[in-house]
Amino acid sequence: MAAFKGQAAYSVDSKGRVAIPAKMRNVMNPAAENTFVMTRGFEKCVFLYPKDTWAAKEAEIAELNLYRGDARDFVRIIMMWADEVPTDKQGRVSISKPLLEFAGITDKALIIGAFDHVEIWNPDVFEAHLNQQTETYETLAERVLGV
Amino acid sequence: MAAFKGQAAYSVDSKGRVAIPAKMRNVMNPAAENTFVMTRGFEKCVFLYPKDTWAAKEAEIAELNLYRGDARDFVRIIMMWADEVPTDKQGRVSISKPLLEFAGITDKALIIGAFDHVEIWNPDVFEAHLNQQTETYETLAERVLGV
DNA sequence: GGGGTGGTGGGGAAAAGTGGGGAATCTGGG
DNA sequence: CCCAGATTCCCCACTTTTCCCCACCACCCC
Repeated sequence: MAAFKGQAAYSVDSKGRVAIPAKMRNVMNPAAENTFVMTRGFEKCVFLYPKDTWAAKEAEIAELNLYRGDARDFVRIIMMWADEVPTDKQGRVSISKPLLEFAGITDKALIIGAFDHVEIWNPDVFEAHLNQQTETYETLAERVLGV
Repeated sequence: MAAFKGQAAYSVDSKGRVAIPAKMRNVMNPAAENTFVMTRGFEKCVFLYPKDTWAAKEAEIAELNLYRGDARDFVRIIMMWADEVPTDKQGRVSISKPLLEFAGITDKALIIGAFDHVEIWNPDVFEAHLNQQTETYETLAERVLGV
């Protein structure tokens, strides 16, 4: 499946609905049935996985040894925040109240494509996250991709 | 595929469209389907990769372990600025508003062929970048290529 | 000098984002 | 068990933006 890319600053309406950019919807596999699984993200944001991609995540989780305490803690967190949400006819998803609260999202949201998933941020929180990074994009790329 | 070369000073119209020099379009692989993926460049400019070249980049990114925080930060940045743009019948691409803003491009653009990708600069920013370099072309060559 | 290629500009059609209203569902209290 | 209030879900309509096509002008090559 093609990767999610791009960014958009959209509004969140009074019902907690937010549009997913068409460019992101259009790269989804038909097997995802226009449905996402959203859960608590790493860092203070919401992650959205297409339904079919999420199935692979669950397969990973199934391999974990739940006799380990730390594995149980991880599974609890990722699953308790997870929610399967279909997009409506206008291509929107509604974010659950707990996730809105966790990510600090109120009326504006920044939606970014992040390869295998989509992220939804409070724009101010995202900017703060960027500012907190000590490395520049250039040196980060050099280190992560390892030239 | 042949390498991108050459330079051109073109105008950017009110819709954010800029022409890609025919000489650069003509060296593209047919597999690219006259489509670029543009993203945030290193330094303050926009990078354009032919679609087929970009696919190799995505294959690299797919190998990264996104449970690592620094890998997530890198993927976020490279993907959030990325946008797949086909050239229109006149051989133009439209640059997204976020990228125009990032690169400081308004009505004029300098387009540079840079081997495996094309770069789009604000002409003033490019000149400033050159002036800021402390090394001459000669010593730079010696250090990079000289044994 | 004429034809063709290449860059520039604008207008109409289609799609995408935003907001609101009404029906169905759930919850709590009488 | 039934009813009232609140919530959720689904559909419809409006506004804005984007996309695509067409026309023009200039330069270059024959």
